[in-house]
Amino acid sequence: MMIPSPDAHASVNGSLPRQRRTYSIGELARMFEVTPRTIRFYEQEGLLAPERRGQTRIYHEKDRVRLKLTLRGKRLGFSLAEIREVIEMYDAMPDGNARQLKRLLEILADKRANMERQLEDIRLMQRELDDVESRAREVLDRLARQDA
Amino acid sequence: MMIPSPDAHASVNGSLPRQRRTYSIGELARMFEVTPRTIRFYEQEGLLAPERRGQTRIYHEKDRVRLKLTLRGKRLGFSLAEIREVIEMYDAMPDGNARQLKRLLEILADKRANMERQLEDIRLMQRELDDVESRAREVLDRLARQDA
DNA sequence: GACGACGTTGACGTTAACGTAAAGTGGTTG
DNA sequence: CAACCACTTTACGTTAACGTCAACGTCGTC
Repeated sequence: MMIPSPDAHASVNGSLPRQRRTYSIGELARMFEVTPRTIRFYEQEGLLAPERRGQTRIYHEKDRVRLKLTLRGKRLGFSLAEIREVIEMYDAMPDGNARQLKRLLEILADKRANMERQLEDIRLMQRELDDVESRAREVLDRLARQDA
Repeated sequence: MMIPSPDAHASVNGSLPRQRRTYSIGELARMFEVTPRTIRFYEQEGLLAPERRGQTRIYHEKDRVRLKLTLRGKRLGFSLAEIREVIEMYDAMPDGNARQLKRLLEILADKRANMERQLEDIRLMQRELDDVESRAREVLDRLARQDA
């Protein structure tokens, strides 16, 4: 029998359990509850660019953060293409020309507007849920009293 | 020439412009900026069930509200199947049995949790946007001063 | 009575975001 | 060394949510 150990391919720095620097694809997949396939797909789509040690991919903090942001973006309904656009512009920022930067600001304003609408949608949806729930509880109460 | 008038198939109750009761598919489509195809698809998926006058569909307030809720749900990342599930349960509520109602409450709690996570995601995303934006503005400023 | 705008069904096409299967590599473990 | 993972690439399959096109009916209008 074996003590459940980290992946064979994971960085092995047993003396420094905090401050881990690298991750295997499987580790990352479990951390974010996605499949390795998904992570490779994101790379193929230009959202990640992990280091390579031979054949295998090595993910650093930067990659982990990117994946986190990507998944957050997805939960908010952004397409991978949109997310990539922002990432690319962000990376190109230091030496970006004015036109590129202004375009980036435009995109950001757009996303921001999207966020605002989503906030409103959520508020409205929460009211709907409240409403439906209270009605459901009413009916349940009636049923309970009928039984009694 | 013609004064832009409502659809030929729209309900014609010229003397009561407020309190309109019915809509054509085209009207609804324009109101919500979707195509008629989309609306027919939603019907096919069990999200709408408009009245029929002969061949053509007649939409009432109830249908309009459903469409509105459906689109809102979509913006929040729900699948049409999920939305339909809630709608069906809601319709079946008055004479629903206890098991069904409890299931409905479960689903609602689930949606609620989803909303909460989305709220958090939005907050985080907004901070990211703030961050990226301020960096972009910095770079732009530097460029401007260089030119001067 | 032809025309154009709007409506209908039916069928096939498309895109995004992965899933899945096959076939191979490389390290460790009993 | 054989078995067993975890990882790799390649390629084809799948699902949701419509788009698109054809072929047709039905108004109101010129």
